[in-house]
Amino acid sequence: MSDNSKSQQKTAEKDLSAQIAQAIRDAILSGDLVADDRLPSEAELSDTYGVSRPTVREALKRLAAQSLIRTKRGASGGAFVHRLSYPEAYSQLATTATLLLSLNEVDFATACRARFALERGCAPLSAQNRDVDHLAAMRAEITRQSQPGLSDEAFCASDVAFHRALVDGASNPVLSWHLAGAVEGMQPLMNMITFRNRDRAEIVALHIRITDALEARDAALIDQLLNALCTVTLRQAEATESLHAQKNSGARI
Amino acid sequence: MSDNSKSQQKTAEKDLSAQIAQAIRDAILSGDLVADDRLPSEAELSDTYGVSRPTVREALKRLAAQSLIRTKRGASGGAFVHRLSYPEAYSQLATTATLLLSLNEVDFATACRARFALERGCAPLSAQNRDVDHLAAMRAEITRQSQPGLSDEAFCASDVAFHRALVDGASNPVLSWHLAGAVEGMQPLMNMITFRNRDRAEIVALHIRITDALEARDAALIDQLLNALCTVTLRQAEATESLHAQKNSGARI
DNA sequence: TCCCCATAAATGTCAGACAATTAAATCGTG
DNA sequence: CACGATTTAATTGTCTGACATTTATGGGGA
Repeated sequence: MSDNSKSQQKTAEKDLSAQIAQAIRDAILSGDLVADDRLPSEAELSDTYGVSRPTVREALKRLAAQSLIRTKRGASGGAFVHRLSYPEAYSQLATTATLLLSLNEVDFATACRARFALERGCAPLSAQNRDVDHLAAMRAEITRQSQPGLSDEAFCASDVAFHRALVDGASNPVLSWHLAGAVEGMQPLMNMITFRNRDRAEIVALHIRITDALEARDAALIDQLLNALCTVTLRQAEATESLHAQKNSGARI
Repeated sequence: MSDNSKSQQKTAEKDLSAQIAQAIRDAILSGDLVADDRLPSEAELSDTYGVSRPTVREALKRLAAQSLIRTKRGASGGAFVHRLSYPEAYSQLATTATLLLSLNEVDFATACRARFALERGCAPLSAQNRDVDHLAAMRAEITRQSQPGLSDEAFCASDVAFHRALVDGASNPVLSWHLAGAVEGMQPLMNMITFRNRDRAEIVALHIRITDALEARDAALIDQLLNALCTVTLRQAEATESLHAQKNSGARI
């Protein structure tokens, strides 16, 4: 099933631009090149590797797509090792997560359980480190969610913001990064769910209790409430799915 | 809109290849293009977007670097929307995580706490869904870790395999993906730690207790033991760090 | 002194050509 | 007619050379 694939044993079988990109990538990840270091110019690289400039450029574009480098035009310009910012890392993660879920037939339940499992892992740290600002942000989102006539999309966005504030309470940027990616990645799946008023009320009620539990720093209760929220969300998804199933019989290939 | 040559701050007038890559990326992520769909040939794309073939190629290389497409040469070849496999997604995540940690001065403690927080989130699901195979894999790694004379690197590798089996017990590939990336990303930081024999024994003892708790499906105990393991690891890192600090004061090559 | 402009260096873009690869069509032979 | 070998066409991979655009730098004149 998950053996070591033999597709990586020879480095000479791929494109030249892929090989060059890999060489530079290794240099960056191993620490030979550090942030803000300037790479040789395209002309120098093409000379070094014995390839033409377009080939070097393709390699550099590969690296740029992974946010490993950034380029600047003009004199004293060139390619520089890029210090990956959290927003960029978050965007990368979200893209990969979205792709993984949408192109791999990952069902909503699996993604949802994973997301809540990760979030429950944050709960103890969040209970310990949360600030009043996090509580305020969560309560603000609760107010927004309670407004009638809110579109499903806006409700989902506010829901994301609420949980994001909860996770940020852990004061661990690495944790926030993982969770943000997980949540963002399943957003396309999430947007297919319709929340009726009664369901929204149930969710908001849980949000209120979660916020109160966070204020009381009661990690166990938060864990329990997040579990309940997961169950509610799964039930919602199931209801929406059966609704779609009974309405149309074949809309996906 | 007549001449918008200077009012380009909103649309982010980047490189042509970046714009084209973004357009195709949006088409893929939005579902307009699904897995195994064939993109137009480079010649057709260059005609469609009104740019030259090298520019189109740079755009395609950007997408290939993100594993959104794969290319095949020859007749009936071309660029195809790629179905991202879990190993590839895991590799992408690991690259981003490594970059994020190494170039952003994320200290070991933060990364370590994040990793164990995520893993503790998996514990309940793992206790529920674990199979005998997972237990067997974990016990096999424990045996390996107990061998004397094991290098630090090999010990770390076995430790990773142990925790991977634990997480896989949740039977949730999305969860496994996140954890694998988190663990792999902090591997460079982890490899700087030296484990003395006494510390290894302590870790192995915890591993044994965790495995037993998993067999008994005692999620609460697993949670507690993982917490202890996190504490031990943090203490180890601190000890190693102070050792390095007292040994050399400047040079590090 | 300060502003303007020429210069140089670097990336961005284009055009055309050839090489390499691969599937499919064609052809020749039994 | 059947089947294998060969040719053909389509497509990506690579090279060469050129020009356009951007930007820091330095020099010259009011």
